[in-house]
Amino acid sequence: MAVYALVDCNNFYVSCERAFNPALEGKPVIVMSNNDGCAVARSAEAKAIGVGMGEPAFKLRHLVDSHGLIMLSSNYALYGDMSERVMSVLATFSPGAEIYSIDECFLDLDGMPVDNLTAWSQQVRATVRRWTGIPVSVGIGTTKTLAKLANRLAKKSKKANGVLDLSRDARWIEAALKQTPVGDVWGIGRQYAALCGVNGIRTAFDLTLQPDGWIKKTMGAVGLRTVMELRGTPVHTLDTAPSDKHTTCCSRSFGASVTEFEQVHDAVMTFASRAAEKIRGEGLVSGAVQVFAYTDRFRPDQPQFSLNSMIRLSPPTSSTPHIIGAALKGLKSAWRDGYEYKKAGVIMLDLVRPEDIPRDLFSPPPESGARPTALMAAVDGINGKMGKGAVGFGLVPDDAPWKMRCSNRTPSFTTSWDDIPVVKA
DNA sequence: TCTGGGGTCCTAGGACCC
DNA sequence: TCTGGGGTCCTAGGACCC
Repeated sequence: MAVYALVDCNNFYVSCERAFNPALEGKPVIVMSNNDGCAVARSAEAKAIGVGMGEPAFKLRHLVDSHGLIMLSSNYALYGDMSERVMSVLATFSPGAEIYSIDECFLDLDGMPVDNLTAWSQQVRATVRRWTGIPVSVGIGTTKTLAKLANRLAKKSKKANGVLDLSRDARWIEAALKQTPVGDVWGIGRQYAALCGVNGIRTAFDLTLQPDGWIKKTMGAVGLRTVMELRGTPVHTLDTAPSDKHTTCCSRSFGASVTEFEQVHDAVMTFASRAAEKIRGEGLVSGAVQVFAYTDRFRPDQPQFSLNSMIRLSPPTSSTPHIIGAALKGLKSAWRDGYEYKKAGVIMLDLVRPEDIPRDLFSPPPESGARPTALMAAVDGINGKMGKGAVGFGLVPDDAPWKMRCSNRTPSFTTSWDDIPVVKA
């Protein structure tokens, strides 16, 4: 029988910040999205004073004075590094581990020589906490969806103390399903939750009682798989070797909206350059680049416009100048004056390993464009040694108006020599 | 003044072919 | 009079996830 654990870090970004700044313990703390736009992680104390997930930062400023809310800019270098540490600890507990997101990991517990999974899970929690400083919760179930559901309840219940094992007792599973609002099920988002509500389906348990035909019709094949998993039939297996990405994207909202072509041009050039670095880092080449830019959707009083353009890359490449050239060509062809642009981005499509490029009689040999050139290798090498942006193509001024706002970022404690904390005697 | 970024999968519909 | 149908490929859009 399949048994899965889902280990999920509590309030992960806030917990990372607390690991290096214990003064944040016990206080309402949030971490904001890029551009300091909205709350993406909240401490328990912040949730308690009513801070919602995704709530815009400007609506929260008053809580700084009234409740001592601490609002931090996001520090992805720190979170990425802390995530690797947590995952490497978890890997010591089970040979089968799937890193599902920056703060979640599925473990395969099938055939583990453990008779008390709750006690074992408490040991996992204690070890991760001691070795990394990050608090985690553990949910266990016979399907991934049930493990997710167990994890959510493990976090909510004081009695559970961070661990809930739903793998043994059918009555517990039923009780858990009845306690879970249908919208909190993994795979049931806003739209499907609303559809369920209209049809009188309130809990996960209600959902398991619906006929397959109705589920398939209203929530598609994906929805049906979710319900099968809720009923205890495993559909999703552990994926320990994630396959290569098919697309990758580099996009940002601008710190301030811009109207001039030159500004959007510079932003697109920067994003294209980063996107190229990213795919080289994963050993991939791209067969097409898509560029987009659009106006501020939160300003209905302003004229709205969205531009979008795709340029094929033949042969597929990861070379920065080729990719920048294509992205700018796309931007030029779709550009329209007279709008306040608020966001732009570059998407790399049709990613493949160079050796897997489909070839025909007329394809040039792969060496001529598919592999990173010596120049690209040198650029990446220098940036690896000297720091990001030491050398590059089309570098733009730091004070460009479209650049991100980020007023309250903590140091990169674990990934930058200059930022390593110093212990004072 | 101020609302994130990066992914996946599925489905419907159109173009095209025989 | 009678006006096919099945397959494939591609794209756009919509749902979901963290």
